[in-house]
Amino acid sequence: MISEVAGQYNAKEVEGKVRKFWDDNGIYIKTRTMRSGGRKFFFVDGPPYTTGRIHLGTAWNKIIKDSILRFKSMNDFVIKDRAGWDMHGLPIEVKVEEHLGFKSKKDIETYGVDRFIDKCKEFALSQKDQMTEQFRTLGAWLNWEDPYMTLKDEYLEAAWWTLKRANERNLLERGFRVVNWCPRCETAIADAEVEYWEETDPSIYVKFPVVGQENTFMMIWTTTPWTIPANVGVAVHPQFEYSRVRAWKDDPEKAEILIIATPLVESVLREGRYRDYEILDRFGGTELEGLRYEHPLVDLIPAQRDIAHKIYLADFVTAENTGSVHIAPGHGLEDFELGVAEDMPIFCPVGEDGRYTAEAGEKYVGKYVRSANEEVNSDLAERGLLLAEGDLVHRYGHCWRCKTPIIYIATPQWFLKISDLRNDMLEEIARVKWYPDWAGSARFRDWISGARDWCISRQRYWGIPLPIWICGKCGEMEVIGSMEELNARSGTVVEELHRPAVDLVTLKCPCGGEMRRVPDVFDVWFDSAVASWATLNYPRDQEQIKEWWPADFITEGHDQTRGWFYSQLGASMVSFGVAPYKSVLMHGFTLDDKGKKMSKSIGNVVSPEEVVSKFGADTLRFYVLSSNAPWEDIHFSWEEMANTNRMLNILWNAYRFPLPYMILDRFDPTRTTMEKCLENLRPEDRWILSRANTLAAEIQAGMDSYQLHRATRALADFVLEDLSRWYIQLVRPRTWIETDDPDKLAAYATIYEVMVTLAKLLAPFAPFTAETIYQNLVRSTDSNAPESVHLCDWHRPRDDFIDEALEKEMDLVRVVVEAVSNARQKGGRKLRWPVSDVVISPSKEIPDLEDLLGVLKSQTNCKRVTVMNVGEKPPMEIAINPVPKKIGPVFKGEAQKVIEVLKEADSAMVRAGISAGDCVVGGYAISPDMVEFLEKIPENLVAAEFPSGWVYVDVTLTEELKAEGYAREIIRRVQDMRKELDLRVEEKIEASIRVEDEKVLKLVATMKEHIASEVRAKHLDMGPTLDIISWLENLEGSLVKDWSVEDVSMTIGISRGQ
RNA sequence: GGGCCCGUAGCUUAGCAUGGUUGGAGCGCACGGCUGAUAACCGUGAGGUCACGCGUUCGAAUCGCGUCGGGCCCA
Repeated sequence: MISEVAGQYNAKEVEGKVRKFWDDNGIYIKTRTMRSGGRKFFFVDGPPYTTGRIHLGTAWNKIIKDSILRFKSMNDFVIKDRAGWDMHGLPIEVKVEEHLGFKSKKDIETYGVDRFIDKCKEFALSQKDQMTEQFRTLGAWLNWEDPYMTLKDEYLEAAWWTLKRANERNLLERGFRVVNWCPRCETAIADAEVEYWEETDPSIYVKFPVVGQENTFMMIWTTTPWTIPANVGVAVHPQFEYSRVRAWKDDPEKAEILIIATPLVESVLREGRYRDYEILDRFGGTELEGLRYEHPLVDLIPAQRDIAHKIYLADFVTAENTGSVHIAPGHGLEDFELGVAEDMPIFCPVGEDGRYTAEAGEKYVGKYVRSANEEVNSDLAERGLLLAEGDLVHRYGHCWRCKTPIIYIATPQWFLKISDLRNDMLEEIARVKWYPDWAGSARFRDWISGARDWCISRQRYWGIPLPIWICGKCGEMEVIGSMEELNARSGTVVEELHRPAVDLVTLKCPCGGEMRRVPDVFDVWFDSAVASWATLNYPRDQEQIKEWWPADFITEGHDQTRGWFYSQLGASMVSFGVAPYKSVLMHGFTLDDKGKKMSKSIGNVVSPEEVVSKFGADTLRFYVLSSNAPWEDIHFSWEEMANTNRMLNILWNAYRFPLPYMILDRFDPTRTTMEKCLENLRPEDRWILSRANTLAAEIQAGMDSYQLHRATRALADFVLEDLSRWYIQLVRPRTWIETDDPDKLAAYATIYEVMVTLAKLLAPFAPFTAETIYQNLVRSTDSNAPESVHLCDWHRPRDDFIDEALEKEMDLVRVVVEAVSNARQKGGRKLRWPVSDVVISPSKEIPDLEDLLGVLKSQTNCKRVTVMNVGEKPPMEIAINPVPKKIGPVFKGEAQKVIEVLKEADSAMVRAGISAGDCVVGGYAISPDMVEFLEKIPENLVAAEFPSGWVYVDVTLTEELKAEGYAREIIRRVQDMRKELDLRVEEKIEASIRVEDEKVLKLVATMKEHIASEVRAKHLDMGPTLDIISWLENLEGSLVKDWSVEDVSMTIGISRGQ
């Protein structure tokens, strides 16, 4: 049996019950197993990093995924949906270090790498568990029982296998490169891990003495004085013009000769506070090539003595500062590239801890570079080589985890030669379907076009160890692809593949030497890069990949363009030579209501838990899905969240409204089926059925193009506009019919059909609410029905129910009803009071309203509706408007009188006279130009416009209409009192009504039976005195109230029938 | 500094690829109405430099260029 539902929508209660129902009955597993014969849909979850707390963006991400997967499942797809967790890397190391109070890598070594790794693992696993709970609260259905985890041995093997493939394909390379380096974490960090913000740094102009030209200097500028000790060259632009300038301060005799880009001469000299100057000569940058200079601190840094310092040409030089760039190939990316191309020595006298090494000379050794800036500056100044010194605020990179300013140093690292694959990648992504299109065709394309080799090594602990072993004797290298291979090759058995266990494994080199693993671990981005095959347990499991790979669909935020979309593509190109996904939906970010990014420091962060506790998961889900196109950023708004909640509440009210009547009438949907009621459907029933099926088609279309906002907005519109605002209003009187009327049953069957359909359409988006409705309406009446709405098939639009013409007609009815309501308001006639006539006067062709005249009449509360032909109007009154300008000159002094007379005259007669050419009014001969005739709407009519015409409402009250009006006023008040007494819908009452006004009493008396039946009164008495009520006063369960109805006072008394 | 995206009422937004009669909604506000969905529901009204500027065009929210603001990414 269907149960009655009391009270407003209570998300907490609904969701709690549903979650328990799902858990107790294993509904999720059933959805995934029941479709085993269906088409395959391989979804790869972009693994969130195990931070312990989800935020609104990750919530949105999983909600999108869940809605799509639920939809796909209902459409008979068998789905692969392992949830994923990204669990390695520096963020967790840093957290554990903080927890243990560590300051540097040495602390870790002292503590013990094995213990440290255990802590990291423990930490990651507990964070994962916490987050799983949070995602589950949202109703996100992924395979949480068996997620892929980047810290599992089988996962590590997927990464190992991939690297082995890279090596086989000659795409793995060891190289000395300049990398972003965190001197605290003592590791290379990826470009993506560099966070930029403003930092104040020194800004210095330095004079490099030119060899063999006395008192002549190359001018350079830098914000990193600490890199000067590593300087080996200067770059100038081949197309710029440079000047040799003779400049002096006080004494022209003590002038110096400086080489500066011509347009920058004045600004540089201003920096150096020179008083005057003369230009000696000008020349192109190419003429400077090869010019030699002396390192400014050569006396302090012995290693610099053996380096030949020269001028080089480079296109990256900009016309800023001095127009010449100081080149330290050990400390800059461009510097390094130029250095390699020009065969400069790659001099990097800075260690991994960010301190100068012995190569920097006795004075600097052991000093932390960023703190050495001042010392370098003063050393330059002492030698008279510091032209100017100041401060500059600019954006500088920092380690994303520990916030330490990064430095660039040249170190040996391992690289994947992605740049070799650039063109193949471009070809592959063109084959991928992108939503929106520009995510692939513009954004991702641009990114790949600039693809550089990928530095995959990190000098850390908590990560996938690089499976590279190198012979200490001959330098031979070997890449191991799996645990099994390692055991076989080494003759030992490793317990797990993490450090430090794997570090202890040595291999025998064919040369007889011992091979040891390189100490590095993988860049954590490499972990998730192999997710699409690691989630299938490849290479351990050789079967699944054949069945499923590549992924049918992935979706992540737009930051993943250069992140996971890219890393996966790169790894897949290396391994398989094709893209690992067929379609990608790029979604946006969740920003605050002003469009600013949510951040702890601004204090504008909204957490998913907060939203769920206020409004529930379904509201959050529906909100994030409907508020924007998925690829746009959400400007989070509490107001809109409340609005979405309101929509669900209205849906809830619409759902529960008919239940008491259905229960009362023992409505059984398995017996009174839709098909049996077809003949008794009213046009409005056919209309709502048509709308529901049109809606199903709209949602389908939205989902097919991943326009989740279109799907959900169509749903909300249907609920608010069609169902609540319209159909429920139309159907109400029918639920009040007492007998077993086929018309009532047709209404029940229709509501039932619509609500069940709606539950299915809602299931992917608001799964809890949909389930609740479904359980009550379907499962409680039909034990053969699928156990859960999520086990149902998607509702295919029924063509036999869709009637476009009828939908158009109803659209018209609704705008006409609106217009009538507008007219009533103008005419001061409220809806309870019937009107005799509504006239529709279209200004263009409109649909035939024949079918829906009944609806129109009931909703406008009128007795008769007349539809006129296009352009036709009800007869208008004609008003005369005298034209003084014409009357004056003819009648002079009598003009005023003529005007008066005309105003009083019968307009029809005047008009007849004018058209007959002989018009005399009050003795005055009136010519046609003296009067204008204006159309005037008759007093009894009120007009209002609708988009294709006008409606005219006759608001004249007759005795019959008044009687009906008063009757409705009384009925409404009695109903109000029934409610106050908390009577059940079907309970009978005794009622007495005292109406003092004799005239009104007479009118109302004519409606006595009607009133009695509407309020379910066994007896109804009416009269002018209080006697009629008094017997009720002391009766138990009675209520007596005074009312004023349109200024007529009444007393109404009711009591429970005996 | 570069690439991509976004900027429409107080708030959230439709319309923009195929330019064309007064730019639609919802929330909020004011007024009114309905009511056995009742702490719900409906109507009317006020509220818009379509971020700004220039251009293309008979005509621009819509197309182009530039500026400003926001987001992601890069330097």
